Formats: sequence, structure tokens, C-alpha cells
Amino acid sequence: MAGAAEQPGGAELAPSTSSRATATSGTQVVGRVAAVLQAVAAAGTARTAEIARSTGLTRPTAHRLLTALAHEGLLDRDGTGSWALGFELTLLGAVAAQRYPAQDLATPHLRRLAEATGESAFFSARRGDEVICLERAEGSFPVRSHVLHEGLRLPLGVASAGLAILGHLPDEQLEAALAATRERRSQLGPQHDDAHVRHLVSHVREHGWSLNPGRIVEGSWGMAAAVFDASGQPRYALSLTGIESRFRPPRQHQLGTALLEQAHRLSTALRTGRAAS
Amino acid sequence: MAGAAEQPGGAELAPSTSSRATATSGTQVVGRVAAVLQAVAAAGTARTAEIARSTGLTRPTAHRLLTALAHEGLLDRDGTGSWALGFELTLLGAVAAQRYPAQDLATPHLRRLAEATGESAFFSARRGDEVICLERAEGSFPVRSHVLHEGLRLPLGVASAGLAILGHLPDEQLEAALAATRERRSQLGPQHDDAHVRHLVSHVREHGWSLNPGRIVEGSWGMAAAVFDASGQPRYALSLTGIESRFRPPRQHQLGTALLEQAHRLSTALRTGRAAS
DNA sequence: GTTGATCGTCCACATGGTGGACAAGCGGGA
DNA sequence: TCCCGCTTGTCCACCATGTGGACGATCAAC
Repeated sequence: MAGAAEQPGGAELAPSTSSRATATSGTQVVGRVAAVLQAVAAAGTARTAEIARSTGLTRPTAHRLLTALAHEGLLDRDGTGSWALGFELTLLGAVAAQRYPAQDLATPHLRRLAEATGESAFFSARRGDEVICLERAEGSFPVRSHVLHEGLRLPLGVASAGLAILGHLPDEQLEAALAATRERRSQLGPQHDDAHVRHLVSHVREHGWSLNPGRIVEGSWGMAAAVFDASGQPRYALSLTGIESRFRPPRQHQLGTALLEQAHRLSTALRTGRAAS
Repeated sequence: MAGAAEQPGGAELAPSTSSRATATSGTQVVGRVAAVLQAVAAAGTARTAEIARSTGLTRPTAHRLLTALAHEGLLDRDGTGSWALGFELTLLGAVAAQRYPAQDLATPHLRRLAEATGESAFFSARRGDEVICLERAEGSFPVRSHVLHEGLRLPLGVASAGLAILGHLPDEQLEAALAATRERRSQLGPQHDDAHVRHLVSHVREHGWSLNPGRIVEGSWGMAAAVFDASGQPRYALSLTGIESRFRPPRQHQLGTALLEQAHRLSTALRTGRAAS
């Protein structure tokens, strides 16, 4: 219900990729600013036209916003003309992170996961109907998936991290999330329809951890465990990605156990506010 | 030259505290958004009217921006109606911090300083003509100064961190910074005029570290050492604060040495990209 | 040289933001 | 209880501000 914008009449097909329709009230330039920042974050680095496309803005408008944001230090521009998140966001983020100390506490657990399993490990956070990848720790295994990267936003339900979180939500919230992400999921392919997601969610409810059997990129598998914030909500996730052959039983079971253990320790750390040993 | 806005005619006395006049080109709503975010960050938590005052916006306008930003998750609103930085800023900041990994590397050095000296230690960053306090580590000594806190922005030259950075700038940049901060410094009191700042800067150039002998709040002293980024610029600072009696010689000399040592190690870590031992 | 893509900029239009003014809520003091 | 001073949220007429179609410049590839 937090970000549930009312949809007037039928879902009018968006012309391009314009996703957000947060024009609830007041200043909508703010919404565009947020969309631009998120688009740059998700891309890591992007050109003006790419941002215009991914936000649904016209190119002149995107250009004006981008330059204005860069003028404020919220964005940087590298030599080639690509945009990236700026220093000012580091400063604001550092202050904001005090109220949400999750990442600092997560880093050691992430490292431990990567070391123990040899796969690449990720820390992600839920916000609204999306899951944002926040940090990556490389594993030692030389074949690595680069589907996920810091800043990437995916709707709940398409990656293992989002699935793990979905699996710990009560039915009502699960249905709401499915409804809210339905359109975006369908754009990512038929393998993300409700039936498939529900199947993977039931797996989470049975085993505690989630499995993404190559649903985003063929052969790139993922597993995740939900992490609970101080109020007991599944707000974060720890996940592992790698190639199919390393995510089959019985190794699958070992990985699941390792994920659950670190997720549990991290949840405890978040609850007590103190880093675990 | 980065943020040097041209001043039309005489410096028309600002009615309230309106500081920034970044209306160089394009969208100026973006400038207001940035100002609001910075104001909230600096206050930690603030009411609508306070933000309106500190940004120079009218209250309805501030209110609209604040609610719009909260709608995007960039701000939160607690039960009492106060605003604080939101979760979305944590996410954006985490991605942005990858390109500026200073804080992660600074934390252990900060802790070490606080432990070794018993005073509270701070990590700050320069941006434009300001220094922003980013992280605090409490010392063991029971009398602590709370003048500095995370998010606070001060013009270069009024606190020990800014002084340490000023002292490592070439003359030309020093003069530019003095000119750019002159008005704001004068608002903070006559003890921050050019002559006094120059005197403290010369101290930095002689000893390597800076000393703020209670220039912001009487009896609250500070010392700092500059930290250099990968390109060799003095972009950050480590500092200590405490009561006057603990910042006199010969202890002053010990504190300065400790600051310089940690600052040097941190600078090395920033240059090599790897955390020091 | 030609094509095809990007980029940055201009300017008339009207959309969307502005802020003075009003109303409501809250607590303290008499 | 009433009044006062403080806050906050909201309205709406005005016009400043942002918008985006269109143009010209730039660059790389073929």
C-alpha cells in the first residue's frame, strides 16, 4: 500500500519503457529527478539518450535534468560524456545510512559467504515492489555471472533475492506484490508469470531459501535467503549466483544452509544494532 | 571556480539564511531539491518550517518539495512530523560510494584515533567551499563536544577539518576559498575573519595539522589532519575534538602526531585502493 | 563523401510551480 | 473555558518556468 498508485481505468500501454506513474500530487519534477537518479544508479554509467529512454523522458528534458543534477554534484560526467552518480550522493547517503545501518553490518557476512562457497555473493534491499542490488563480493570460482550488479533494480519475484523476500511475506502482501509487479514481470519474459513465481515462492516457504533456476539468463542460477530488519520485516536478502552445475543437489543444500546461517546472523545483528562475531 | 556564482551588483543582504544562488542555468527546481536534501542532512531531523528557513524557501514551497521527496522515498517522516533522510538515499548512496570508497576505508582509522586518544574523532569531506562531517567515533573521555555531528556542513576555514584542508591548498586556491566563504564566515562571528583564518592556515603549513582553539564554541577545541585522495588532492580530513585542557601542549603534539599518522595511512589506502593494516 | 548516430541548444507555448492567504490542530497560560 | 501563539496542511489565481519539437554541430563508421 505504500507505493500503490491508483491506476485510472485500464492500464494504458506505456509507449516506451516509462514505468513509474507517481504523479499522485504536487511537484512532479521531483519524481522525474528521482527516476533519473535511479536510472543512472541502475545503469552504473549511462549516456544521455539511454537515460531518456529508460525514464520515458524526452531527450532535451533528460539532458536538462542531468546537467542540473551534475551542477549540484548529485551526478558526475566522465570524459566520454557518460553520467554516473556524484560525490554529493555519497555524502547524503553516508548520513542517511546512519538510520539504516544494514550495509555496514552486511559486508562481513557477504565476504564470508563468498569465501565459504566460492560463488559471488550479493546483498540486496527491498524498496516498494523492487529489489535493489547493493553490494557484490566476488567468489573464487573463475566462471562468474554478471547479470547482477550494484544499483540494479528488479521487480520482486524475478531474482532469487526478491523471491526469498516474497516467500516470507503474508499472503495478503504477497498478492499485492504480485499484482504490482505483474506488468513489469511480463515484460521480462513468460517465465516470470504468476504461476512460476508462486511455485518458487512455495519452495521458499518450504526450505527457507529461494532458488532461481536460470530464469533471468539461461544457465545463471541464484539462491537467496531473506534478512529481517529490526522490526522483523524481510527487507534485505543475501544471495549467491553462479553456473547451473554448481547449484545442483547436493551442493544446493550446502549453499542453502550457508545462506540461512549468514542471513540469520545478519538479522540478529540488525535487531541488536551490533555487529556479530 | 566550481561553484563560483556571479554576484549581480552589490551583495544584497539575504532576508533570512538563504545561502545558495546556484541559478546558473536550466532547471532550478533541482537546485532547490538539492538544498532541501542538504538542509535535512545537516539538521539530522527537522520540521517543515525549519527547512523553509534554512533554505530560504517559502513554507508552502518547502512543504511541497518535502512531501514530494518523501513520496519518492528520498525523505522519511517520523511520527512527530519531523523529516529525515530516507531509505532511497541509502540505496543511491551505496551505489555512489563505489566510486568514492573513502568512508569505508576511513572507519578503522577513525576508530583507532578515538581509541588511542580518548577524544571523539571525525571523518569529514570537502565539497566545493564546504566541509561535511561524515562519521563520528566516540572517545572514552566522558566530557564530549557535540558541536560537530554527521551531515553538518561548515564553510572551509571555520573548523579544524576545513583548516587542515585549506592549509594544503596552493595560494591561488586558498584565496579563492577565502573569498567564496567570506560572507558565510562573517555570519558565524568576527573570530572567523580572513586574518584569523590565515593565521591558523600558516600554523597548518608549519606543523602539518590544524588547530581550532575554541573558535566555534568556547572551550571546544579541535585538531585535524588532511587526507589526500587518489589524485593527490586534500579532499578529506580526520579530526579530534574535546575540551581545551586536553588540547594544550605537550598533549597537543601527541594528538597531532596521531592525526598525521592515521591521515597518512588513510591517504595511502585511498591511493592504492586497498585497506591498510 | 555520405550515412547514421549521438550530442547540445534554441525558443514559442502552456503547463506546472509559486506563495500569499485562509483554516485547522495543538499546547500552554490565565 | 477562552484566548493566544505556535505550528501544519491546503487552496487557487497568476505568471514564471519547464517543456519538447526542431535545428545545427560533432563524431565514427563505411
